[in-house]
Amino acid sequence: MKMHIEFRHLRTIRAIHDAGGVARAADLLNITQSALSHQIKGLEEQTGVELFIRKSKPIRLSVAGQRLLKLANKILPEIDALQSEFDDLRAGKSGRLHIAIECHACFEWLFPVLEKFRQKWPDVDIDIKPGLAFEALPALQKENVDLVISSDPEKLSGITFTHLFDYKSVFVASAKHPFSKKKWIEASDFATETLITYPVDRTRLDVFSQLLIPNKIEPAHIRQADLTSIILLLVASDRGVTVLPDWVVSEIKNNSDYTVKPLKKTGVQRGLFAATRTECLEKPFMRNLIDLAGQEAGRLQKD
Amino acid sequence: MKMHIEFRHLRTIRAIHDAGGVARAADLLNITQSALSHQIKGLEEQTGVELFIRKSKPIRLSVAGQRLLKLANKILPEIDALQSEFDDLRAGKSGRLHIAIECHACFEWLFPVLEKFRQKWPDVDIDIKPGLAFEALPALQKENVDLVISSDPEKLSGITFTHLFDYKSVFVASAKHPFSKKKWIEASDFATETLITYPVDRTRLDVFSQLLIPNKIEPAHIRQADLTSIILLLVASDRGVTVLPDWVVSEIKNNSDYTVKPLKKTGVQRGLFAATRTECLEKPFMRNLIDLAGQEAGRLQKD
DNA sequence: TATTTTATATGAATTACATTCATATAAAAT
DNA sequence: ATTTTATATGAATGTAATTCATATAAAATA
Repeated sequence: MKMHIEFRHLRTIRAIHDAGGVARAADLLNITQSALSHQIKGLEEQTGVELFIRKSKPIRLSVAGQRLLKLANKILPEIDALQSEFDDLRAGKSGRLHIAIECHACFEWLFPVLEKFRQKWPDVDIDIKPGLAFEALPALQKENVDLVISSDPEKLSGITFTHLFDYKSVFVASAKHPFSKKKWIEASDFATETLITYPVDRTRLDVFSQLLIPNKIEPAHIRQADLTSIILLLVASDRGVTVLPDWVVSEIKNNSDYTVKPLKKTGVQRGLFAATRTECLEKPFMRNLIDLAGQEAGRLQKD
Repeated sequence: MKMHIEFRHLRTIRAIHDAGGVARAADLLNITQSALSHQIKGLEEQTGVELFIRKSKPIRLSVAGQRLLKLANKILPEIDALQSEFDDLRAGKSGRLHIAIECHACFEWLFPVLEKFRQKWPDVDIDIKPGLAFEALPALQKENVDLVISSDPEKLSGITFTHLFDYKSVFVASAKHPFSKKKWIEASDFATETLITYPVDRTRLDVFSQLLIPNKIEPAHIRQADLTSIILLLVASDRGVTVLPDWVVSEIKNNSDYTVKPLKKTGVQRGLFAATRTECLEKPFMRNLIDLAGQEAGRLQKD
């Protein structure tokens, strides 16, 4: 014999106890007294135990009935809690925000943004996956992540790219470096240099995609470093040159150890985008994150 | 929008997670894949949140889905636990045993019985209500108590009286009392005596119902005491005489402070009965209690 | 890349089951 | 003893879950 308790039954037990009788409980539940009578009869048949003492007139809970009531009082509030959690989710107060960043240097401005965000949306589950180990955009489509920071917008079904801000990719070298006398840096200049980059595929690096690959230039050497601060350290000690977004460089612009030059006469201008599943743009917390990112970008530009 | 989660849904969520997919879960639950698909669709509509990530092929639980799974893993074992508790109840391993004793002296032999019983049936909820404040048999009918110890079996619908053992009501006085020279005590002997009794209605006392009322004799004085040991104390110090069941007296028979005599030439023989609702005799623990009571009675008789 | 295989979704029909209505029965109150 | 109040019950109704047949879409395979 399989027990077939339903939430309805738990609510019924609770109501009968609270109201003190089937008839009153029926009112409470906006249901017929008959329905309740049938219901508890069925419940007793399925559980195989007497839940009520029927010899008294407003019927009372038996030991078994009280045991069931105990369970009801434990379980029903849990469902209500879930209810309101789901309401939050629907209202966009909570949710998942797993971010993949293709652009490695983006940690720099993303962290302060996330810090603000976290305070405003404490129930959103934030995570950052350095988007190096996998293809970020397919992961976005498959809902493995919810936001991708990228410089290369594509036409992709279900994915929307929101422009965050523009930046320039600039050349950075040690102050002692001969290029410090140049007005700007050309692709050909790299042919003799050691280029220091993040350890990612070169197609994801602005120097290559915007300058070296189009001009078919190969740097003399390439050296890789994980962290922006390490890259700058290496540059300062003249172990090589690098190309970084201007917002990173703004912090060391006034530092006499470095020299900073535009790439090409015109500079290399790039955009940064937030890629999301289109439907996720509905979510308040998602829109807010993108807003915050735009604001933070504004602050960086002023420096 | 009212959420309408059912246990079915919790089982489904769990099965989908465990089996890793809807189709396999359907097997697990002995249900069609179609049914599950409809079910989770309905659940998502009612909760208003996406429970599954459908872009991957065996579908995965979303954050909300995982939250629901958490609840399922919390709640479903509770139901199972209840299930087995109810099974115990049905099997008569657990239950309620609230006892009313009309016969006041019965504490004496009932306690050791209950002690044995408690060890064998740890899940039975035992309670004793001294059956003085209320009418024990109506309370039995109304399921306020489950067992009544009584000396006066009645024909009562739904109630069965099981004979436990017979005892004699015997007269007890101080060794110095003049009646110590008598072979037996007659009703008329009480006319000059102070009678010490339990503080209950006289119709419930054997001396009255079996001897004094039929013979229309009134004792010179009546004094009441709650505890058997107090009654015996009073008797020993010659403050009065009393009538007690022989099993109580067996403990003091060899004590030179007391003299014990039969009532009337033939003695007053009475029976003790366990009254229960007839259907409760099915319950193993109830039969066992009655058995134990019989055994204990045998031990008492030998003393 | 095309194709097969596997997994999920869906509409219509069916079935199961909770609820209602009308009324019977039984306990409590008068 | 009679009225009032509380619960039970059978038949009818309505609703919602399940099945069947089939479409669709993702993953695996060639």
